[in-house]
Amino acid sequence: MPSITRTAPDSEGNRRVVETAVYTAVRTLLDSGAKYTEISVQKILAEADISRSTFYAHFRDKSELLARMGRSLNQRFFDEATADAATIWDAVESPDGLQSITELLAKGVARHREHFSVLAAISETAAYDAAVNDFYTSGLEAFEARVRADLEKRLGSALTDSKLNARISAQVIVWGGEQAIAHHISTEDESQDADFAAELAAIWWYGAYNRRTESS
Amino acid sequence: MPSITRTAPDSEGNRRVVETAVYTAVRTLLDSGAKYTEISVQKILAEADISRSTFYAHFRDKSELLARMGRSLNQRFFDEATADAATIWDAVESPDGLQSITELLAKGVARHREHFSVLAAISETAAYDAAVNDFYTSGLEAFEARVRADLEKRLGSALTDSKLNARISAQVIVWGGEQAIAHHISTEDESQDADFAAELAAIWWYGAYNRRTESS
DNA sequence: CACCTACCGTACACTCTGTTCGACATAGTG
DNA sequence: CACTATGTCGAACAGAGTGTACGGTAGGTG
Repeated sequence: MPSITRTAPDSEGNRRVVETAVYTAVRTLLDSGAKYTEISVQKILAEADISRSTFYAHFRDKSELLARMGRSLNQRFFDEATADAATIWDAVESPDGLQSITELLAKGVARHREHFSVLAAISETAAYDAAVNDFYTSGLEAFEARVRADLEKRLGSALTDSKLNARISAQVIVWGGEQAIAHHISTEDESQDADFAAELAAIWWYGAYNRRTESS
Repeated sequence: MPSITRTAPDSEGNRRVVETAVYTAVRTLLDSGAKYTEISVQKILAEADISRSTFYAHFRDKSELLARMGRSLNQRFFDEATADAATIWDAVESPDGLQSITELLAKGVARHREHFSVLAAISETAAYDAAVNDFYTSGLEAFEARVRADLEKRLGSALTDSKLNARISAQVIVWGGEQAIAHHISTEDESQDADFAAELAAIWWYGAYNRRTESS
């Protein structure tokens, strides 16, 4: 038999054992203050206490590892977040959507803070790695579509400035908001979260969702 | 004489020759689509056609190179931008500051687009490199201070929602705005710049500078 | 017991980094 | 013109990290 680079583990169960060990190892390293870029595969191996060959049997490289980590995180974070969005966000057409958005952002910030080290690693790596960027981008694009749809609804009902450009506004809100949240968490204390959520919500609300121009 | 690691060039003139060669080499490589992280020192040497030892006589490493490149760019970009800000921004207390901000952003976006590859490299590298991050951060913090001061002025004159938190708003505006601009440029055509500037300006204006709450 | 699955450990080829140092080219000075 | 200082070149090297290859081994299963 020709030497086929060694097969990857196939049995559902055993797969999880190694991979979660790697995930927690990376989390530990990230939480200890290292940037993902600086963390070598060697350090991950040492921390997870597995061998080099085992690692490469499971992950193609460090990028795929991070992307997979992100995906596994999203299944109980992003999905959870979109669940919130579905319930709360719908109140967006109600008169005080501002409070809805504030609550939504407060939850979002809390979750973001909880997993901050991993999310920061993803955003950091997405800047130069195509695989991670694809993953990162697709997540935000989903939000963008949602925001845009809501803005268009409000435009249709004349609930905001008729000159508002829903597509561009949605981009500003989502991509700028993401960065604003990340920066807030990395520089401010948790005690500021409520104020931050309220302030960001107000900017979104009065700046786009419910924009009242001088003339109106 | 003991071998002191080889002195760095001292004469003003000759210094510039090598360094600008390196700068243009990096710019060429960035413009050709490569991410700064992926660009090895070797490639820079080849592109600039200088030797390894010469490079390290001028720059400590790739990070310092990028930070220096950024600084040299700022002397005729950031400074220029803050000059605009000084003249136009002051109109912020006038009734239609919205138009002032729109113009300011339009110029900012244009400049950002012109030097996009380098600015993207800086933001990309700042995410994991301390030296570049210091540089990147200090630039944005200057803007943040400016925005915050303006917001506080408007608060004092009761020109916006009395409940607005100037500190947090300034952070959202500057850090979120930076990301929004970067994302816009990397995904949208130049023809969209005017609409984008208007939309971002509107969000800033109605969301913070001139926020009108329901009750007022 | 024989077999298979999945991990271990070592070894290896390769790439990149940052340093060192002798050689050389050039320009200014006495 | 000879001397000297300056700055670049080129080659060599140690060290770190990456991804691959493959033989060996423990444990569960039929």
